[in-house]
Amino acid sequence: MTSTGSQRATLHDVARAAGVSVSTVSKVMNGRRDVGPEVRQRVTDTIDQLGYRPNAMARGLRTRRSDSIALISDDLEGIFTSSLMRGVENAAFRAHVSVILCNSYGQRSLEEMHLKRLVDKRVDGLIFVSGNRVGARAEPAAELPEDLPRLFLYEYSTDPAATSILPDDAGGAGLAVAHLVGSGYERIAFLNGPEQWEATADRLAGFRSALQSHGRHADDRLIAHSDSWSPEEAYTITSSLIARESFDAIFCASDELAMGAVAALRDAGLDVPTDVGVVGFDDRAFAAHQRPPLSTVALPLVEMGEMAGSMLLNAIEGIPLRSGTFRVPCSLRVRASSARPGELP
Amino acid sequence: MTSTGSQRATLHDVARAAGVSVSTVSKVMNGRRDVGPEVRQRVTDTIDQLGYRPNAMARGLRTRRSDSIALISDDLEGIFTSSLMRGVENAAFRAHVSVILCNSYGQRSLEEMHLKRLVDKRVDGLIFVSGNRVGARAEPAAELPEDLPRLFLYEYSTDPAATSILPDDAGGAGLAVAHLVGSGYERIAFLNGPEQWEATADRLAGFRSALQSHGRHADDRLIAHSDSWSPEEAYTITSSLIARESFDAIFCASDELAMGAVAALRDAGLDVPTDVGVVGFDDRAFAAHQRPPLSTVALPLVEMGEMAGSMLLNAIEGIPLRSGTFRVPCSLRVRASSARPGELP
DNA sequence: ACAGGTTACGAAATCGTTCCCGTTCGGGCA
DNA sequence: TGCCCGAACGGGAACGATTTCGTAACCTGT
Repeated sequence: MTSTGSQRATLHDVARAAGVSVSTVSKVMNGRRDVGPEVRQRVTDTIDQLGYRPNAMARGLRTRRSDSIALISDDLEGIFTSSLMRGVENAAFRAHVSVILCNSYGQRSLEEMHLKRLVDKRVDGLIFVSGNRVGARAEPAAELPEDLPRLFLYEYSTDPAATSILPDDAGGAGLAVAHLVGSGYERIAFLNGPEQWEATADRLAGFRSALQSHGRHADDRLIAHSDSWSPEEAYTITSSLIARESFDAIFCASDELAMGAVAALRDAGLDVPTDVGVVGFDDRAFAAHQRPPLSTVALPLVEMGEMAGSMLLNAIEGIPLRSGTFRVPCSLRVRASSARPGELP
Repeated sequence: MTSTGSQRATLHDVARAAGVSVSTVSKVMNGRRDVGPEVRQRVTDTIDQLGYRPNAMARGLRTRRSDSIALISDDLEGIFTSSLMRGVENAAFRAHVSVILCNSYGQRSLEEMHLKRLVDKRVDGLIFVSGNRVGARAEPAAELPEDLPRLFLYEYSTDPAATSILPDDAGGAGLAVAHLVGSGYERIAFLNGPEQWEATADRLAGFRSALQSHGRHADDRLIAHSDSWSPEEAYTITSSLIARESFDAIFCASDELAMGAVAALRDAGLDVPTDVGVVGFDDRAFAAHQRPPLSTVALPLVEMGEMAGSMLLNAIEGIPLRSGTFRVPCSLRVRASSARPGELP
């Protein structure tokens, strides 16, 4: 039952009502062994009789902890941001920590204002998330307390002392190659994305090494790259690739590129997946609704967020944050675009 | 310059360093008129000499305010959620208030746990956001302090005392109709969405009344509705509509439906926009990249979020929250799919 | 010179916890 | 019996701000 009074009950109120001291109630609340069973019972009874709930600000003032972390995003509306956020929120929720959301629009000045306020609020940790924005970043800002744990989520940092969490792009490309090889495709082309994205180099490397580990050599003539992520450019490039080379599968560094590639193949009279198998990357929402439904490498966004959250929370508990980049494995979503008929069991 | 000490400076430190009392420093920080110019100067000097920043928890303990609001979402990854969030964050940032993010997954129990913690944290207000989820909701939960301001963002509430913010769906439909009529289209069809969505009734009503206000009558045979938002179903329905009726424009209650409609028209040998003009709804990211680029009614998501934020913040400042539903006007994005050749100036 | 009114500043209570100690009490043990 | 020790509980000082109120000092007009 809730309290009858208009004001919320405090520790003092509970103490008086239970006929004990404030310290004792506090001990009960924090589960200390320092209090006898019958007193403990009486206190817990009056606690939920008065509907007592601790005041987090008073507690935080004393303990110098706010039980909250901040998520600072360059772009709240970025396509990957919300899933990353969900992961972080999950981890934080489990640990009874709340997440403060900040949008910096990629502007240093806004970020600094946010950081100032966050420090004032005594947040226990910081996560910087960009969601694969192009371009690295240096240390976020000065003025941050030395011991305030922080890490980078889907964001490349030049600082070797920083901790950052990234998808295993190379491994993801490997999954795609393994799948295509296993499905019986012989000559696999690769349509990569713009070079200024950090991920593209990794995906290319993963593509190459996976081919080699399957006993094939990567034919450079089958490797193309687009200067943008647009399906239109992918269409153009794929069309000329079709005219120039022969291949029976194409792995694209994004689902958008794959869309363009599929369109080009269709317009060239080639059937997907019978003539050419196609695998994309990212597992965007539309991938499943393409025709044919697009096989793709799914980014472990929620897992990355959860990992970031729990690593940060561990750091807050005292386990030091290991620096370096942590790669979270991607997974493969096999759909019709890479399902060669007759290859199914 | 920042402080040399390892610990952050407190009000007390500043007071001692400036040779004044704690109260005086506090007054300077809060811009009270109660302090003389030369003392004020000395205090401000030592403040930024020591790099003093107020402790938000101590302040909040005293003032009973946390300068933070909570955003409780049913679905963080919902297609509209991130833009709504951005709007809220904008408004909050301007007011020096931070936003706590909560994901309830639409589960009552999780929501209640969040609310408990938020009340403990003494958040100053609550925004419940669903992003056009189907189905209304009653009062969020008991146990919330009476005077804690709250409102519903893109969420329908059955409670007449509640405050909710919604897009002006009817008006948006009106914009589409006015545009199509103004572009010279004669017989305008309407492809509506599933009936259990609250918005669909409004969009239909807006469609009807707009037609009437342009001196046309809504032909019921030209009004169809799909049981899902899928382009596939839209394709089917549009195809049969083409076979059954004649029309030279079709307004669709979502961009996905419009995608299906465009595909059906094309497969029927009809050109968009020459033979049939198409206008969608929502202004999803892909709308601009369709061929032809899709005209659509844009939802005022960021504005809705900003409105929610500033209304809530006003409520926190004491201006009472007016109950009822507030409709934020949509806007029209005219693109090629509704540009009849020869109608341009 | 004196009543009355500003102005500028400080003392101290308060917000609601946590946590370090101190005290009391009862029992085990030589 | 005397001594020591652990268990159980309370006192009270922080934590770092805000805010009320008190009080000097100074002005102002007659």
